Amino acid sequence: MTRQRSALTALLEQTPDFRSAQQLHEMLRGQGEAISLATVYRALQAMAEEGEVDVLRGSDSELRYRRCRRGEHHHHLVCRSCGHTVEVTETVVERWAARTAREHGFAAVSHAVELSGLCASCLDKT
Amino acid sequence: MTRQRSALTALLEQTPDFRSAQQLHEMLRGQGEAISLATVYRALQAMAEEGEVDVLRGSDSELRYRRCRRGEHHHHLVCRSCGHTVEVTETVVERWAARTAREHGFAAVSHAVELSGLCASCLDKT
DNA sequence: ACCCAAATTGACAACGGTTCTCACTTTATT
DNA sequence: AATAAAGTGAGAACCGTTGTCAATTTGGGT
Repeated sequence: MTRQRSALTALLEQTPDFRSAQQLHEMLRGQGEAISLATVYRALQAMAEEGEVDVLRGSDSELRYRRCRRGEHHHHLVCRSCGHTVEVTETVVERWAARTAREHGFAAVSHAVELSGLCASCLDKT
Repeated sequence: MTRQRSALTALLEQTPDFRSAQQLHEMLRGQGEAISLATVYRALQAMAEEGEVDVLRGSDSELRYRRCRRGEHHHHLVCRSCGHTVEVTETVVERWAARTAREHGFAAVSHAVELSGLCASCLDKT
């Protein structure tokens, strides 16, 4: 556990929404941390493999990271304006995925489900 | 409608699975078509905007395209070994998405749902 | 506290998919 | 056939990300 790594961990702990590696790097630099972009990438990659952070890819090709509160399987409802994120757990979708896979003879099926919209506070602002 | 564009359209018509722009370009070159990679990208981009093809991004950063049979909203069940694709329509998921959004005060919610697994014939091969 | 092997870091190059630029060619219209 | 608009090709540029490698830091054993 290095200084850089724990700074990133601490930052993620207090960042509620999905952020890109570059955003996180700028945030760390902004608060005076000496850390390189490559290290941020490496640390996030390692954390993602360990399941310590969730990874999401938006419409563009950049990945965004977030320290999720619940450890178990869940999905995200993300505001496409401000990035505000809600964790959602639902068995209906899981069951539907399993049933659909079985009906078509598929096995070892995983599913990617993400919802994006406009949150209440962003709606109020308009 | 140019020669290149119609060659690509014809190719997509007879390609059942999702293919990347570069794969489609190679396939066209392989059958003797003179077409540049940039043109393939531009044509696919235009078709995607028109809703003539569906776009999917795998685990990597490359986009894959497919001419879908049904015009209405649907999802995909994709074999992660051979790429074999099944189009799936289901109202359970749509209703769940709408309900979840409402519960959290979100509006204008869209959802991305993709299933990936191993198809029956790929399972047999093992 | 010190030594040392192993792991991590930083600066920068390289990579891969995609998009842009711009001169040239093709298409469609009159 | 003339011409404006649209599409094309070659290669550079772009952008997020990953690799390289020397230098630094970390943690365990003594």
